[in-house]
Formats: sequence, C-alpha cells, structure tokens
Amino acid sequence: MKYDYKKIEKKWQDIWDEKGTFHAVNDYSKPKYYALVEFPYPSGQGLHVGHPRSYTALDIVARKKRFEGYNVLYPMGWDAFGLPTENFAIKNHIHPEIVTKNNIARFKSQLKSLGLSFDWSREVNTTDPGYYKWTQWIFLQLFKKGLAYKKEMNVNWCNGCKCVLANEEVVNGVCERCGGEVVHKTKSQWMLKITEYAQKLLDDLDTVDYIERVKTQQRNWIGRSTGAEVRFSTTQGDTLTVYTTRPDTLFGATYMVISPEHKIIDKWSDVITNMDEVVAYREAAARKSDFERTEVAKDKTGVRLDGVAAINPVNDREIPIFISDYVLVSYGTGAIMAVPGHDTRDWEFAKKFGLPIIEVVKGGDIEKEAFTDCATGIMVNSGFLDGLPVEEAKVKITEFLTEKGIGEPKVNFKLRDWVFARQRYWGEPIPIVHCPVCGYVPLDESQLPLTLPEVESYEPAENGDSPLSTLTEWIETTCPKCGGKAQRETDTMPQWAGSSWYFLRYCDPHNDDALASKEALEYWLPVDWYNGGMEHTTLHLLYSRFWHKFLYDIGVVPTPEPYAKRTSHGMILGEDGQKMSKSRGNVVNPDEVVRDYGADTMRLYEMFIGDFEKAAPWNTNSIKGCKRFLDRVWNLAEKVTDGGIRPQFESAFHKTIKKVGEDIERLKQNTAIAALMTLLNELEASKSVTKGEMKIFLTLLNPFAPHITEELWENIGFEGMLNETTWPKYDEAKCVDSTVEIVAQVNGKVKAKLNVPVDISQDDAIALALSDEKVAQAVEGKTIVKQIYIKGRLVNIVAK
RNA sequence: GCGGGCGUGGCGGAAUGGCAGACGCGCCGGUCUUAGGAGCCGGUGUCUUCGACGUAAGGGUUCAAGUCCCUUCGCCCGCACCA
Repeated sequence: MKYDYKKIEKKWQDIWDEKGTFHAVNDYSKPKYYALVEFPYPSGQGLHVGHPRSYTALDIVARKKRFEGYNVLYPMGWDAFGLPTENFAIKNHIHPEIVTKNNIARFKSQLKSLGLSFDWSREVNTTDPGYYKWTQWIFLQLFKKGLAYKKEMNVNWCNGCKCVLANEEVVNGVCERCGGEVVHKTKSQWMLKITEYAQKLLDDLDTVDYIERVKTQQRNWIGRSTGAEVRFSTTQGDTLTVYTTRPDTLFGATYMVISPEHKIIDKWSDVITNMDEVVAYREAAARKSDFERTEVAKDKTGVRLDGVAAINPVNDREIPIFISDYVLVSYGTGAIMAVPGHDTRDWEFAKKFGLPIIEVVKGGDIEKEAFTDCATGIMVNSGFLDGLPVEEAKVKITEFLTEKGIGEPKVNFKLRDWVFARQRYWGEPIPIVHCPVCGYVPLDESQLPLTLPEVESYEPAENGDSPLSTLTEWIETTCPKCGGKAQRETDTMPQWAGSSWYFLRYCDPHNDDALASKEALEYWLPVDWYNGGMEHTTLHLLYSRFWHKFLYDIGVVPTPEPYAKRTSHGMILGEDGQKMSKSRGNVVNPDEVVRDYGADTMRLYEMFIGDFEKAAPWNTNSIKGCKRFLDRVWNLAEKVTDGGIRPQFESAFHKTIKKVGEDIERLKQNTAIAALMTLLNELEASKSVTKGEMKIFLTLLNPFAPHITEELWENIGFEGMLNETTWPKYDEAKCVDSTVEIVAQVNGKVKAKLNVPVDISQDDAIALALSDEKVAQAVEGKTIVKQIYIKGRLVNIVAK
C-alpha cells in the first residue's frame, strides 16, 4: 500500500471533527491544561507559513498533555476588527462584516487542513456582538472605576488613515498600518489609565514564568525610575517643575529646557521678546514625530526664551530657559534641568549654544565629553554636597529640597496611558452617551451590546471624526441618567480591546449572562502556556495583563495574572533570508505545501526548520527530508511483526521516550524529531520492527504527525484510536548503556577512545587511560600534575 | 543614541564548561534500471599524509571554552533623545 497522505489526512480530520475528539470537557474534577496561541487577524492574504509554527508547537504540547490524562483546552478564534479589513471594505465597497466572514472561512479551512487539535466548538470572534458585548462591558467597568477618562491631549495623527494612533502603534515615525506620515495634533480622546497598574505590572513579572527577554522588554517598557521633582522659580514668578533622576547634580544645572508644547510658553507670550522665533520652532516641532525628533538627535536644535529666566534654587543663579524638541511633553513634567557636565544630550546642546558646563562629580574630563558613568563618583562644586559620594548626595539633596518645600522624591514611569479611541468604523462602539447636562454617561449594562449601525460609507469624516459621526439617527439618543436629549460617542475602540480578554471567553464562550462563568474561570485559569510573537510583548501582552489585573481587582477573574508561562517563536523568513512579503515575492503559500507534501510533512518541517525561538529561512528543498522520513515510517510499518521491544532496542526506546517528552516541554521540537529520525535509522538497519516497538514509535510521533500515525495504528490493528492511548513511560535506569565510550586526553587533547563499564571507578579509568599506547607516549618524560575523571565523559591527564 | 538578541561546514541547525558539527538538506561515489530528478548502500569541516588547524576577530579565566569574562567588528529585532 502507498502512503496516500491526501486520503489519510482528510479521513482523520473528518473523524476527529465528527467525534469532537479534541473538545475540552466541562468536567471540572479532571486535571486541566490550558494551552494558548495568539488568535490571528484574519487578513485577506490568508494563512502565512509563519502562523503554523506557533500553532503546531503548542498543538504538539496539547496532544502530549491529552496523552498524559489532562483535560486540555486548546482553542482558536479571530481577532477580526481592524484597519486592513476596513480599508479593503472602503476600496471594494463590500461591508467589513462580509470581508471578515470570507477571510475567516478561508483561514479556518486552512487551519483545519493542518490537523491542528483546536476545540472548534469554542471558537470566538471579536466582531461578534455576542462577544463585543463583553468587551463593552469591561470598558464600562473601567469607566465606573475611573480608569477610563477623556483627555484633551497631544496625539499621534495619521494623515493617511485620518485617525489617531496609540504611541505604541507608531513605528519608525510612520503609521504602523498605512505607512502614512504621523504628526502631532490635539484631540479629545478616551484614555485608559494603564499607568495606575504600572507598579503591579512590573512587580508581578516576578511571579510568572515568562522567557527572560519578554520580562526584560516589559520592564524596560514600564521603565520605573526614582528621582525627584524640583520646582524652579522664574523671573516671572511662575514655577517650573522638572523631573530628574539626578537631583545630586543640581549645582551643575546651568540652563533649563522645556518641550516646545509646554503650556507656560503661552502664558509668557507677552514677555518673551523673540516670540516669532519660538512660534516658528514650535510649529516645526509639531510637524515632527517623536521618532524624527530622535533621529535628528545628533544635531541639537532649540530656541532660547528671551526675556525670561529660571533661578537655580540651590545657588540662586539665573539660568536661561530654552525650548527644544529633544524634551518631550509626554514624559516627566515636560521640562528638564540641564546638567551638561553629566548628561550627553545636555552636553551637546550646551556646546552648540555656548552654555557653561560645570563639573559636579569628579572623575571625568568634561572638556571632552559629558561624564555620565559617575555613579561611584564624589561631588565637587556643589556647596553642602561637596565630598559626598553620589548616592549619599542624592539622599541629602532630596531631603534638602523637601525641607525647603521646593521638591520631593518622585517615582516615574515611562509607561503612558493608553489612547483608547479610534475615529473608525470597524471597531467596538464605545458605550457612552454625551449629555449636555450630566456629561459622559455610561450606557446601562442591559443595553449591551451596543451594535455597530449600518453605514453607507466607511470613510472617516473630513474632520477626522469617525464614520459613525455622520449617522444622525444613531447618534441622537436620550441620556440614561436624566432622560434628556443626548448624543452617542462616535469613536470606536482600538483593535487591542477585543484581544485583551479573549482567553477568558474561551473558558465559557456561549455564556450570555457573564463574560464567562465563575466556575469555568476558576477551573481553567490561569492559561498554563501562552505562545506568541515578540512583537506583541509590549502591546497586546501588557494590555491584556492590565485588563486581567483590573478584572481581578473587581472580582471577575480568580487570578492576578492571566498567563502562567509565556514563550515566543522566531519569524519564518523567505528563502532569501528576508522577511516574507508580497513586494519581495518570497511568500510561501501553506496550501501548496499541504497539497504537494501533506499536512504531516508540513507540520514536521515547521518544527524541524530550526530553533523555535529564532528566525529561520524557509527552504523548500529541506521539506523533502521530512517527507522521506514519513515515507520510511510508512514502509517500515508494513514490515511489522509480532513481539515486544527487542532487547537490543530497549535502551534506545527508553532514551527516545525521555528525549522526545523533554524536548516537547522545552520547545525543542527540532531535536525531538531528530531523535525520532535516529531511532528510525536504527530500526531500519535491523530490517524489521515489532508491534511493541511500532506502538511506542507511533505514539511518540503522533503529536508531530497525527494523521499518518492514526492510520498506521489502525492498519496494524492496535486497539482503539491512537489519540486515546497514553504517553509511554521510560525507566531512567534503562536509559543508560552498560558500557560507554570515554575519551582519554593529555593536556586537553584527545589521544584515545576507551570502551569502559559505565560505573568504572576513577582510579581504574585513569589507569586504563595511562595504559593506552598513545597516552603513554604523550606523557612520557613528563610529570603528571593532575588527573581528572568525568564520569561517562573523559579522563584528562595534565602533564608537564 | 538607548534597550534586547545573534554570529558554528556549501545550507538549516546539534552540543548540562567535558570527543565541535547530532539530525536533515545539498553534493560526490556505488547499486538497481531501457531510463533516473524514485529507492537503497557508502562518503562528505579545512589543510598535503603521520598529524595539525578549526565555532566572527583579539585577549582572559580554566585541567578543559562554541558555551564564562573583557575588547572589537558585523548582523537582526524593538524604541518614546525618558532627563
């Protein structure tokens, strides 16, 4: 019989579907395992070969856990709101709902063709009103707790999309989605106070098992720093507050820089004598994105505010005030005290504008460059701080500032609040009513979901408002509080909203009374293993942790953290080693791979391609190796004879069971497959295989190649379905051979190889090594100074 | 500029501080064949052999370094000049 993968794969996929083989059961007495992969955005391009890398890896984990007796939840769904769909809808005059439906249908059939063991009965879709009802519900809870608020603020405005972007969505100074220019604009926006959770988000990283680089990246993003706020008085009598992490260097502050957007500039417009210049600079800065401001970092620009000055509170010296775009209004207080002696940017600025540079920490050469690496230095030119080490000076100056009432210690975070509004159609409507009398009033929960109304056009309004703003009938409503005339909010939520809690919905996806039942959440949470891309580390992953923590605080979810473990996969690149993209023409279509080689080969190759955590280039040639492997498994299975594991294969099987099991848990599927290949090579060399051997081999291979193994299981006549069996056990004692080859080294150079009993004593091993001709030759005439024996590895004779 | 990674055969990659190159691709040779771009068997880091040299380059720690430390170079990812 031939290995007809097309027939076999269809057959088993249908059987699994019919039987609901991979449905998680609601039997809360069983041990559970919740494996999660990031649900995809169903784009018009269809599935990318990168998607199955993550899905297959955790599919393997899920299948192994089922073998081990766990009640496994491995769900899938669709993160379907978003701009590409909306843009496609605008361009082609098709309703985004239709576009979404079509894209999902395609994605789903592609995923199904890979034989992934998702529980499709729990499929969720963020654009389904039954789903976003609860997204809106969570927003209302945030609003009621004061964590959602509206703020007139400087926002990133995309000229292309005509909409506001979260800072996090601006990539390289252009819109992440359309690539359009991003400028600053003032707009009243719904915001979420993620900053309120900054400390918790930081602290609780210590309680979760995330790979280290994810933790590091989140910590740096949250960016906690300790320092002080210092209030400088000015010649105008106003106070200018700065935040600094180096209050110890206050005596070295020779000027001040405020961001071009700083409000005090308007207040001083009458006294600033060069206001024309200031206004011009301000306008230029507004046109620049934060990224551009950083790009021109080397060439510092700025304008001195003539006619005003600040006063350094420690020595009463008047110091000039500048505006410069290297100071951002969004961090700290939007104003800094410049210490050119000990800060590189300030030093460059001071050099350019001919400002005084004072050394306040000994040790560097401030004529040549700023002395920044001075944490262990001693203070100079600093009055009462002179002679103190930097750390002590920090404490003393902070005490001084606090006593005098001109400053105090301050913890600062880089993390900023989340801009939670989009002037777009294809998103969850924000369930808020604007009442001229009562202000912003939340919709009553019984009114949810507030569904998206039908519109003619999805184009944002000319002024940048949402397409919903043109629907007078929909907008006009009554105030839930006073009953008077009021208007609906026309902005929608960002795409991140629906993905911030989807893993909760999987626990109980059809519940109409709650986002999920208490029992289901108690049982399934936390997610045991969550895998996703590094690109979501600071956006989605942080947002969803924030929402989860909030829901925990209001008693909706039972755990403070959503995910117990987080890993991250590397990207799959094109054959040319570049990122796959339409324009480069290096995109590989997974459908073709499945067609030409089968899903099992595809899965195997996705896992064998390289180190899971690193990027790996696709290579169509290499797929053949995985196909050959399965062909050989098929051929060997046809030769199967009765009997258990033959003695000469006993240790090989025990070792392979151990290795494959451990490697799956370590996310090292590539070496697990290599171990199975090695075992197959050994079996093939013996020209035969027994039923007992094949049973274990098929079980170990099943998570990787589920279709062919089920088929062979049935062909050989093993009882039941393969997926109902249990994971084989290994005996540690049988993983060890009775004899082992060790090397004999002289001064670290290999001189001989010795076959020795595995438990040979150190003395015997050394004696045996020394009796070897080559070893004896190498040590001849020398004095042996040291002898090292590493069990099962080597003997090293150190001779001089 | 800041933060996080990564540099190993022709290629993808293996390697608890302990024989560098497992496994696979490709390539070379053989076999079978009317044929081979199928299958099977053997070989395959570099150098001229005994042997020596080899994990981006240089230095260090160690009996022993791809692995740990320092310096340099190159590449990738993220970014908000974060005061």
